[in-house]
Amino acid sequence: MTGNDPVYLRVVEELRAQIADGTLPPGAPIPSRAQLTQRFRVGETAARHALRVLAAEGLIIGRVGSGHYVREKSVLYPLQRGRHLDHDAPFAADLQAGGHRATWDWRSEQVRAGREVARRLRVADGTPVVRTRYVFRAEGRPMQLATSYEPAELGRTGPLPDEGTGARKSLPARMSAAGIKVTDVRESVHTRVPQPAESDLLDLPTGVHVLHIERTHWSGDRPLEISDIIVPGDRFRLVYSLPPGS
Amino acid sequence: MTGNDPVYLRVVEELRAQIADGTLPPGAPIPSRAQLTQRFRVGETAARHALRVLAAEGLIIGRVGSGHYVREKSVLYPLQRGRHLDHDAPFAADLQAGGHRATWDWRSEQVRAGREVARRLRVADGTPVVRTRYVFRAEGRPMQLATSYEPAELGRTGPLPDEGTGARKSLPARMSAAGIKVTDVRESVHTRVPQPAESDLLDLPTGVHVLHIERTHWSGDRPLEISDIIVPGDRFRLVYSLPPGS
DNA sequence: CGTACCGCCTTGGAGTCCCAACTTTACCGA
DNA sequence: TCGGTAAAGTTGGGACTCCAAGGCGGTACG
Repeated sequence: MTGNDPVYLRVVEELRAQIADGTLPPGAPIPSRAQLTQRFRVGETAARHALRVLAAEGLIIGRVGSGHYVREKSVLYPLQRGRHLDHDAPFAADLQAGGHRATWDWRSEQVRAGREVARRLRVADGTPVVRTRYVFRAEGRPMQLATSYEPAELGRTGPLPDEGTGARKSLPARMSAAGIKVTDVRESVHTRVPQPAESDLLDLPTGVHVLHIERTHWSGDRPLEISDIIVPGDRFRLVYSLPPGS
Repeated sequence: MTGNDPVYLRVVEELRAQIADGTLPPGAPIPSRAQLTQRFRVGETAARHALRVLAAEGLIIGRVGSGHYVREKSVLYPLQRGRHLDHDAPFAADLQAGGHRATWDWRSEQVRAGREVARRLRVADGTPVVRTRYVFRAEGRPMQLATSYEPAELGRTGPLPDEGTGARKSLPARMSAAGIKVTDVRESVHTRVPQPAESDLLDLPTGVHVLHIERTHWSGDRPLEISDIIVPGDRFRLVYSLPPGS
């Protein structure tokens, strides 16, 4: 079994074990490529490949010019679901509850719905929609991206958002002002590789996936708003409660 | 910006674009290493690196001896939360609802709680617990792993599970028989790189992350059972409903 | 007609070199 | 003591090369 494994796996397993048992504690430097080739008597390719695998697993991080280091195991911020979430700041409350100051900026503009957006909002292709993009920051780092779409028709029930003040009312508030009741909020969550733009904005190391939360605010069977919420998979966990049944 | 990028990125972006716009439809063969080196006039390293990146992103899959192919975009099975889930077959119902026949096998044994299990069950290290491991299959593929732990003390309120029949009663049923009421079920979800054993059992291609669902059945502030549910991140999405608020 | 086999191609593992960009450190001079 | 600089070490991109294992198609043989 472990006789004719690829050589680089030997290195990976050895280092992984040392990280697991604390021989290499968080922050500790990993032997360099040159050192690994000597100690394990393997070629540079194997040493390099081993480091790349461990980096992809999120166990170590490489710094150009300096070395590879054991990654501090990042705290997984809870993303509490199952209670109402502030429309304009989906996770700000969570972060602030954790003692962090969260800030965000956002920008709205009117665009025409593409295929996907039209399908999810159940409107025709090309229907005017208001798109709002949010970037959330906490601890000085970008933590979350969000993009929401609502039919421009509905957006008009309130004033178009004003970037300066951030004073736009939340969607449920605006809807209820217009006599529309939000009857359900549904979310669909999956994990995927970040798109280049997302890696950029969230400052993601390679190998980190994102949690993609697709949220829909419903009024009966009519979608009022859809949101795509993107968070780094290595910094957040979803937490929710299920009603116990028989 | 796009002037002095790494060479391999040019190849990655070109191929990614062709996959996105349908020039390379799902199942289509990707040019081989040799062909890429010629067409893009790059070295083999760059061609190889580009293919590895695309494979890690889950866009293509490599088959030894045959070639690289555009991956069929996998259906994301919904994992419905927010209603009661059958203890012994967490997701079987979901899969069957989708028209798939789900099967599973499981095995129970009594072990002593390690640090993590003890912490989560709020018992002392070394406390006897019943560990049950499940492997779920659907469409002939392993789809889900689950491991549950309950204090042996509680497990004794019902007969120890019998692998042959699968006739063990669900946890809530056994608990209510013992006069204990499940008051809450909480889950915490995060995404991470699969452990080697998980990759193996779930037959995961490299680059695919898993969704790790940690579930706790509570009776007041006393944990009755903890479960770790592992599903491939590229085949499932979590779906749930939030109660709309003000 | 069916099957076994051979040769070509492809992936993935591995080794060796080279180089640019960057960090860290040590040293030297003011 | 302090600041600047140079040297050494490290990552990440890249080019070549060799090889084993495995898929695939065509051919030849029974």
